[in-house]
Amino acid sequence: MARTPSCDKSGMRKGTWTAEEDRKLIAYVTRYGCWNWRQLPKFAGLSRCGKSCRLRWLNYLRPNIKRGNFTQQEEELIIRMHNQLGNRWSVIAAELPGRTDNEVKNHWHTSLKKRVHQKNTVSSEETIATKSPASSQISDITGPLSPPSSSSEFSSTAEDDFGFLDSFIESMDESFWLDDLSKTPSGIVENNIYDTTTNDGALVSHNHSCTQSYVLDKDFTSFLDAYTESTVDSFWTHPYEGDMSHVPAQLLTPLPTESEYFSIVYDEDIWS
DNA sequence: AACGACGTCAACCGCCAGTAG
DNA sequence: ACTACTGGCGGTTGACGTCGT
Repeated sequence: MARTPSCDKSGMRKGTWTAEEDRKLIAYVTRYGCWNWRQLPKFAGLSRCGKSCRLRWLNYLRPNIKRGNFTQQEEELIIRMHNQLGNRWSVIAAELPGRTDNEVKNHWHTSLKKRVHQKNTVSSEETIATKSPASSQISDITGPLSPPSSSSEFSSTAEDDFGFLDSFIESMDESFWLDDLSKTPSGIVENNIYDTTTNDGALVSHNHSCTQSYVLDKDFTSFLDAYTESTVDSFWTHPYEGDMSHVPAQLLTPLPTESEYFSIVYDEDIWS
């Protein structure tokens, strides 16, 4: 399912993201935003390229990501919009709150494309058999697009206050990230099978063959949902432009070397 | 049980547009 | 006008799971 971790020529990690990498990325982006994806990995302590971090965040880690099977309504909308727009996955995904362009694209290629093709085939065969100008199946699914969703899926206030988030992060202990199944409310882990032998909380199997989720995803998502209701629109979707005065100067400029970076990031004193 | 074919989907790659200098 | 850089997008890959024989 996921790619085996490896490194490229420059030493950047490739392949599947680990729980530890996710933790670092979430912790950094929730605290400082994504002000520059290319520079971000250095400050977040990740041996990943910026593109990889951006993709991981946008497709799997950011708040309000909807997981699980597509509903019939979602599928109908995808088919209808694809008929009108073609492979404009980002535009289509924008009409489906919580779905990513990658997810929509995958679902189209693995499921919907065949279904539409079969419908069309049946339709054309019926047309030939009856010699009547039956409307195509495509026309059945072609209709006016739903109204565009709001420009941002996040509600907004003018407040740009990290206090709530900071206190939450500080209150987290290791169990938040590393909890094992035995401590997790059954509602959260429903349908999931975790490798409790490693005690790292990593989801190793799933009845929808969905990997790369963690036991406490829902907890964290709920928290972030609440957080985004009290912060600015641009926080999640645009380069961070807010007040950076609270960020230790060592983390802003000039860029530290890798070894310098690690000593900075894990020196808790600079945050006080 | 073993094996190959097929399905799924996370992640990578290359290209492009926008922007700053 | 040109170059370098960045984020965004769509196409594609490939590891792993499932199914059928």
